[in-house]
Amino acid sequence: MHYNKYMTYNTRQKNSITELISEQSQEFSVKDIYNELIRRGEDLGLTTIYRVVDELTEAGKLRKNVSADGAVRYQYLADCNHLGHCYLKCQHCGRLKHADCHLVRQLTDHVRDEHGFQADEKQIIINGTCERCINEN
Amino acid sequence: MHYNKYMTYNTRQKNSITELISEQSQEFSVKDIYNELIRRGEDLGLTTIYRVVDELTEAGKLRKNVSADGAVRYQYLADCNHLGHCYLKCQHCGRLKHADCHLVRQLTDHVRDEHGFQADEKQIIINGTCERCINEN
DNA sequence: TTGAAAATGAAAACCGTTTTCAAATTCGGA
DNA sequence: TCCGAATTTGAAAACGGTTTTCATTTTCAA
Repeated sequence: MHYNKYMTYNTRQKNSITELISEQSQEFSVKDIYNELIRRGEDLGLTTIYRVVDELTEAGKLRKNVSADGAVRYQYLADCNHLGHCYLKCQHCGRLKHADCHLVRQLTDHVRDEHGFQADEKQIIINGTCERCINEN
Repeated sequence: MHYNKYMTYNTRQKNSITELISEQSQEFSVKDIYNELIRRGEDLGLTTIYRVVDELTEAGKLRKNVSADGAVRYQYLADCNHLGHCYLKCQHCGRLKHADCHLVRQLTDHVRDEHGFQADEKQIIINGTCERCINEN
């Protein structure tokens, strides 16, 4: 993870926070990160985590998700700059899967031609239930 | 608009609120409704609007949207219970269009078969820019 | 008309997030 | 290595939207 202009100096706190975040494969809240770092014996403030998370979101490293009940959670993102991409968001466990397929491309073309709507391919979200949660229930 | 079990009595306030809401073709906030009703000379409290909006959301009459900056807005919804349906959400003006096409159905089938993901067709959201906003800019 | 149930709304509480600001830290250059 | 300007930190206060509280008012069936 590299720092942008707002991340000029390296500090113990930033290193701990960014390291923990880059290990996350599921959505997490600011409080989750805080609690885990405190549990590990780190000494830092909630405010610092808010700042680092904002900067990583700004830099495109995190996706910010606000659910219907107002809870704010973040997802650590790999780079997905190509076309034909969408997100599959599981409403049970909160996992965000990336999926690529030509059908997404077809759909966005169609929506542009027939509905006059220019889709942002980084913002296509299909909500539902993931394989794991289907099997567990 | 009809009331559910939490809407036992008819009142002046509920009638004003539900009438104004059912006229809305765009996203609105609780504050928007409050301001407009006060402007029209109605006498009621913010709290009451929060309660009516919650109940209408519960009843499926409203979609609640929380944007990345935390702002909560609602959209009055027509019934859309059939398959092959998705929402086109304009990130400029906030309008939510409904679109129906067989490609949505194809995509959800594919996602189920190939990615093991069961999509909720009432929750497919394609973010982007609508025709009107494209032409205005 | 009456009264039990429901609804109202002002004020207080709530809670996640942002701002403030004095103190501590970082790190390039002397 | 030391200095000092720029940056970062975090406790506390402020903030703002939403929910809760609770005394009062309203509704409507009997």
